[in-house]
Formats: sequence, structure tokens, C-alpha cells
Amino acid sequence: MRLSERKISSIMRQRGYKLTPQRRAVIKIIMGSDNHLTPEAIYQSVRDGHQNIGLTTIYRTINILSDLGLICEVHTAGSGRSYLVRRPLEHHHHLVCSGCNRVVDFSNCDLADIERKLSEGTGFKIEEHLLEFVGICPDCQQTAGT
Amino acid sequence: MRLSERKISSIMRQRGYKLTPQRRAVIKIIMGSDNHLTPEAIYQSVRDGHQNIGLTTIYRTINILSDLGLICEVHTAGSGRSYLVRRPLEHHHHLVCSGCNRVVDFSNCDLADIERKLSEGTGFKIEEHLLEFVGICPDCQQTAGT
DNA sequence: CTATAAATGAAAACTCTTTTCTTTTGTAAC
DNA sequence: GTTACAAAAGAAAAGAGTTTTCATTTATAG
Repeated sequence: MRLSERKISSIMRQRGYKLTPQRRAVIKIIMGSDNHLTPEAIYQSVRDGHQNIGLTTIYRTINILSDLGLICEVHTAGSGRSYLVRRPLEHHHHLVCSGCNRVVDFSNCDLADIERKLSEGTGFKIEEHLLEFVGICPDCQQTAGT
Repeated sequence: MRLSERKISSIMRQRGYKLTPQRRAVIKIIMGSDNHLTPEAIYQSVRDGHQNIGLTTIYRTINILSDLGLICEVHTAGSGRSYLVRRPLEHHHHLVCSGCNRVVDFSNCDLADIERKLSEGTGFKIEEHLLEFVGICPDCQQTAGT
């Protein structure tokens, strides 16, 4: 099962959040993009869609979606944050195009071995890991090659 | 070979940077810590050592050290940046204690397989990766357990 | 339809970082 | 050692990015 606009709306309502046109617009933009988006980019997109919205509302909505685990943050982006709808609901990671910001998900992060070795070697009780790959997608390779 | 204060100083001088007491102090603090440190923490440490310094100078020094590849940024820290001297000069990653911020390095990140599979599956030309583990170190496990 | 708690938007505040500009200083050449 | 000067320091201001405040508007349950 993957998240749809409808599903996200439903989860938000369940948790007691009202579904305002502004929130719908933010969700729609995030759902409709393959790229990771900064708050500013979401802001511009919503306004390009001729909806009025304040940047404050973008931030507030992002924070809610993030708290509910419905969006993921991309860490290899520059300064500032950048978000993406959570597509696979299971544990996963991102492969990010440095050209166009497109993000591909992958779930088979085979870190169990490394994690076990590290844990044994250091005595650390490992709680989480951060793994991201950055590269250039086929489209951007072509563009750069010409 | 590992970086020493002397080595770092020598590299900086080679690159045309002057060795001021302030820079020495920042290098000494970073070198002397197993933990990742925020600019603010470095600032406090230097001042605790009874050296006068401005926060601006901390930022400028950090930026130089970072440009020269002499310090590493830790990404799993909270908001804001956090730095650590570069200990292994080869490609490596960090295991970070969420209790005391201690950082352990590891070099055998066996991601070549994952990287190859990803590259074949997606057509991306992979350029870099970000890998960090977060856990609790033995000392902090004991403290928490009592 | 109404009541109300929640959401919005604008402005202000806040945090983190960089820039500007004047004064000070490390370093190389004498 | 002195001297000369480009580079660095420090203070204050400016600049990003994000959150808070507060008065007004609105979604939704009854």
C-alpha cells in the first residue's frame, strides 16, 4: 500500500487536524512531485497553482506531516531542509539526483551485517542509521553529455 | 598516519593561512575531543580555556578546516552543524553516541555491492554516499541502566 | 445553522551563520 | 630586531531559515 492524497487526508483528519484548502494544496504538491522540495519551493508551487498561502502555513503543515511520518527529509540536500512524500511505508532509503533533485527509493539496505560487526566491535547499542546515495539520473547524464 | 595539531598547523601554513593563537586554540579543542562539537561548543571551550575569541572567528576557522578536509561534519546531530576532526584520512564513516556525542570511526563500509545494484537498477551514476550510525555507547548504556 | 476550537496570515522574534568594516597582528623581507 | 603589508580578529550589522505571537477567519461537530 502506498500513500495517496486521500489516505494522507484521512490520517490527518483521524488525528484531529482540520483539512483546510491550504493543507490540501501542500499535500497535493508534495504528492505530485518526484523531487525533494524545500519549504520555499512548495510555497512557490502552491502560489503558481493560484492558491494563496503564507510561508508560515507551509512550515506548519510540513511539521505536521513530518511528525505523522508522512514525509521524509533528504539530508544530502544543501543548506536548509528538503522534503519528499513517504512512498514506501517500510524502512527505506533514498538515491538522490544532484542534477534535478529526483529521488528514487530503495528498501534493501543490507546494513545488518555492518551493524552487527560495529555493535560487537564497539559495544554500542545501535539505534538507527542514515544512508543516502547521491548521483546523476539518466536524464541528467544525457543533458550534461551534450 | 593521523592528523596531529602540528600536522594541521603545517597544512594551514602551507596553504597560506596564518597561524593565529585563535586558530591554534580552535584546532586544539577539536583535536582534543572525541565528540562532535557545534560552533557554540567550540566557542565555549576556547573561552573556558581562558582564551578570548569571537564566535565569528570560530565560524571562519571551521570553514577553513572544512574546506581543507581536515574536519568532518556529523549529519545525525540535531539542528545546526557539528564537527569532528578528521581522524582516518581514508574514506570512512561515523558511529555516533546519542548520549554523549562520542564518535567512533569505521572504514569498512561495504556499500560497493549495494551501489552497483542501485546503479544497474536505476541508471544513476552514483557519486557519493552518506552513511552514519547512531547508538548508545557502553558508558552511556551503564549510566542509563542505573 | 451555530458555536467553538483550530488554522491562517502578517509581523515580529529567534537561531544560526556570514558579511562588513575598522583595528590588530603574523609573517616575510630587510 | 624592525618594518611593511596582506591577512585575521572582533563587533556589529545583515542575512538566511524557521518559529512564535496574536488578531482574524474557518472547518467541522452538534
